[in-house]
This record gives sequence, C-alpha cells and structure tokens, in this order.
Amino acid sequence: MLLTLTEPADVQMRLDYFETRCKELGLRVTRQRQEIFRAVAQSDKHPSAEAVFLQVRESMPNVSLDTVYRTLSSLEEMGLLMRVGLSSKARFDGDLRPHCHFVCTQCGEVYDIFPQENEQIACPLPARNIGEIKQINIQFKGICKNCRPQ
Amino acid sequence: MLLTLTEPADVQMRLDYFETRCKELGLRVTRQRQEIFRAVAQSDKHPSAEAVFLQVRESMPNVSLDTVYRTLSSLEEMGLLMRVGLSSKARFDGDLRPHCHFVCTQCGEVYDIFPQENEQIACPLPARNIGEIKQINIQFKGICKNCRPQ
DNA sequence: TTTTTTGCAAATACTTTGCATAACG
DNA sequence: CGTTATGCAAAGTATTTGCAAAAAA
Repeated sequence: MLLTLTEPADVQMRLDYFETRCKELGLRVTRQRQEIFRAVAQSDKHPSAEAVFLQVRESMPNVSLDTVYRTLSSLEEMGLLMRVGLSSKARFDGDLRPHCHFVCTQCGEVYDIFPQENEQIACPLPARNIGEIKQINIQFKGICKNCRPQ
Repeated sequence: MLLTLTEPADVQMRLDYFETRCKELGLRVTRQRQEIFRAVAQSDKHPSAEAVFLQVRESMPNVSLDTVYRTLSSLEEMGLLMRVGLSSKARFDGDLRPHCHFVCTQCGEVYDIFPQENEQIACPLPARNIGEIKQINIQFKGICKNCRPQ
C-alpha cells in the first residue's frame, strides 16, 4: 500500500523538510509555523485560513488569525503548499469558448490561451465518481513577459 | 480572418441573445444589464467587478457598484459569462503531487482527483509565448454527490 | 543580544443585503 | 398598474498592516 500524504510518517518527513527549508531561507522555525504547516499537511480537506486557525488553536489557544494568514502566505512562497484556484477578487470572462488562462502572479493579469488545432483540453478522469461536471477550468500560473522581460 | 468576440458585430449578436435569454427567464432587460453585459462581452481583459463598474459608469454615471455585482452574478447564472478561477475565500492544499480539483459549486467542498496511470495532465500550448509557467491548475466545477445524490 | 515573528487592534478590500424609489413590461 | 430592479447606505466577510512585546538564533 502506498503512503498517503496524511500519514504520520510522511507528515513528519515533511515537517523535517520544512525546517530545512526555513534554515535555507533564513526564516525562523517557530512553533506557530510548525503547527500551521502541520495542519495543512495532514489535512486532505483543502482548509481555508479560518479552518487552519481553528485546527491550530486546539493545541495553541493563543495563536492569532493574522499569524495564520501571514504564515500560509509564506509557506506558499516557500513552495511548501499551494493555494487552490485564484484568490483575491473575482474576474469575469465573456468568452465562453473553451480555453485556458495564464495568470501572472506578479501583476495579476489574466491572459487567454486557446488550444491549438490539434490539441485537446484534457478531460475528466475519475471525476465522474465525485459529481456532475459542469465546467472545466485550466489555468497556468507564472510570471508574464511584461513582468519579466527576457 | 476569424471574428473575435470583441468585434462589434459579434457583440451585437450576443446582446441580442442576452435579450432573448432574459425574456426566456422572465428577467427584465434594463439598461444597466445591457451595459454591464456589453462591458464584459467586449473586453478581453477579464475585468473585475470594479473594472466593469468604471467602464459602465462612462456611459451611465449613476450606476452603482452593487448593481454591477448583482448583475454579474445573474449573468453568470444565466450562462452568459464565466467567473475566472475560484472566488470567495482562499483554500490551501498541502499535497504538491500533480492533481486536479473538483469544486462543488453548491457546498464549496474541494475534492482531489489524481490522474490515472495512463493519463497525463494536459500541458502548455502557446503559453510559453505569454510567460514562464510555474504551476498548472486544473479544476472541474459542478455539483458533488453529497449535494445531489442520484 | 539582535533580529525576526507574534498577537493585538485597527484598517482595508471585496462583496452582499435591506429598503424605499424608479423603471420595465 | 403590478412587480422587478436599482441606488443608497450600511453590514458582512476575508484579508492585510502598524506596532510594541515576545521569542528564536
């Protein structure tokens, strides 16, 4: 049987890696950071900041919500966790043809990417077992040419 | 040359369809709705609610931001435009293995979908011309089995 | 001891809501 | 004319920030 990310052995391994990564980057290994990282690493529920806060508060009643926000952001920058979807404000698209989006993480700009003639947008998978799919959304995150000209 | 969505002829066609759709659904065709829809339909910039508001205000100085929000939501429900990415609050994922997400639009739950053995997650396209891709994000939106049991 | 991080409180950003008036059909 | 949609103002979430005190190295 394969180990899943939520098993204790794996979580411990990732906590160790987290410490290594902190030292590499000159960030301090605080109990708050450890617990916040642990909360996300051992959950498979894609928790919100609020949910992480509630979880961490069980073992650390004095932790504050703003520390959770700050820490989640730095863990993301450190490459230790991901944000699901786009955050911040909503953006709208009047073009309903199937296409992808490139989102620049620096300036926030959203660019359309239309599939080439011979390309197909990747589809379902075991998704049918989860529910009825109404829409597929593919985005690429990165830095656009305006923000980092070659 | 192909027509793009931002060309006047096409925008007019879509405005006509918008009216038809309103009538079908028993919604009134107000000037606000028309202008808000037009603003999104003729833009390729994936505008935020604020951006739509500023645009519409040029021709309609009295329009209010809350009408823009309300209208964008109903246009989305009517299937006339899409929201880019996930809105509302941020969710975090500690699992960095490549996988997709199924997001239930009813309860907000996020489910992981791991690609099968022989499946590959669809990749780039003309995206390289836009910038450097750091991350690929594939989400499916729909109604999960908990919310709509068969 | 020095510098980073935290918790607090307050501010900001984004979005939603109640209600009286205006506008559509 | 009857009902729906709008604008206003205010409330509600989600997230961020300044600063003094606490904690890590």
